Amino acid sequence: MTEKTSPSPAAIKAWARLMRVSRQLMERSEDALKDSSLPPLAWYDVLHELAEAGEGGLRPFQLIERTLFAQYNISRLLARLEADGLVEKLRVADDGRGQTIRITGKGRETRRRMWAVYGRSIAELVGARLSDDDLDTLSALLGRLRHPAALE
Amino acid sequence: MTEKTSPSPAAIKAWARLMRVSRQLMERSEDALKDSSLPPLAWYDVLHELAEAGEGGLRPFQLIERTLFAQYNISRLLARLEADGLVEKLRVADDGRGQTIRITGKGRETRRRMWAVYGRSIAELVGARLSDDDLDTLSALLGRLRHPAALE
DNA sequence: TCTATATAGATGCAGTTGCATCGATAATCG
DNA sequence: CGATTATCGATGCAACTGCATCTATATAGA
Repeated sequence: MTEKTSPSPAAIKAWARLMRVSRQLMERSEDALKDSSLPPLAWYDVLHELAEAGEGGLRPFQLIERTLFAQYNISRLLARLEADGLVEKLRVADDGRGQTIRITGKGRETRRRMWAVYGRSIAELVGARLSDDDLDTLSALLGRLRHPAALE
Repeated sequence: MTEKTSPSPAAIKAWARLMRVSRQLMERSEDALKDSSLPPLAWYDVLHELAEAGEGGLRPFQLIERTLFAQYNISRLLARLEADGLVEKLRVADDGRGQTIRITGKGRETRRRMWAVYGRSIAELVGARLSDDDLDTLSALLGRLRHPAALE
């Protein structure tokens, strides 16, 4: 197992399915959002984190940690969200470099409408295809593939 | 289970992990290729299919079916591969609209060098973290999420 | 304190993707 | 056969991504 450089057939197959299925499901849910004239999934991810963070908001670098988006990606995504009035940027007192991002009422409303569609996609695409037990098994296996391999 | 529009917590968690882990692993393997000054994963997917197809080659629409890339994506990807001398486009006799794509020797060589890096990524990122039994379980669960739910 | 280094976030530029559409050939149907 | 419709693949354009770099502020070190 140590220092192995050539993957087993089982590893190759699992990898291929992981890549293929995740891309397919992502596209499907993106399409569902588009069909409802809603913004893309990336917007949801950010709005979700900001909604959970509450009135205190989050710093952009915290969003980067949570969403795993690249720095420049967050920077421009936040610019678009701000232009749409879904978030607001607040100067932060104790660090002149930074800012705090807070979700607006309109942002919460957009997130709510996105979830109606996105949640349905999840329910249809995975919830209706695997039992909760199987889903837990899947989560556990995927959890062991995270990098760095975290605890929860 | 029928017509459910709201996903269970287990479904949400599995979905989130699937999206997050697959993106993370994809990025890691892309980075490994970049570090070796090799082309991106999408090139590998196409070269792989073409190598398996042999001398007969494949039509672009067959590549679309196999790789799930969008039509315009394949069209431009093939243009880049051809510009790099990794594939060649052949007029096909019985269909004036179409063409056949065949991998070149250089294409095979590039694919081989990519696999050395890509295969190692797979071995390290999933092969070293899950047993073959667990990998088979994972493959089976993912298989049930495919759309349309195929047989094998 | 003054300088060097590190961190937060923005941005110019080139390459890629997504969308819509187009041109060309094939297949279908009256 | 002739007209309509479908399929194959390419492409103009706008949006987005990745990379490198930049500005500004904060921190560390001599």
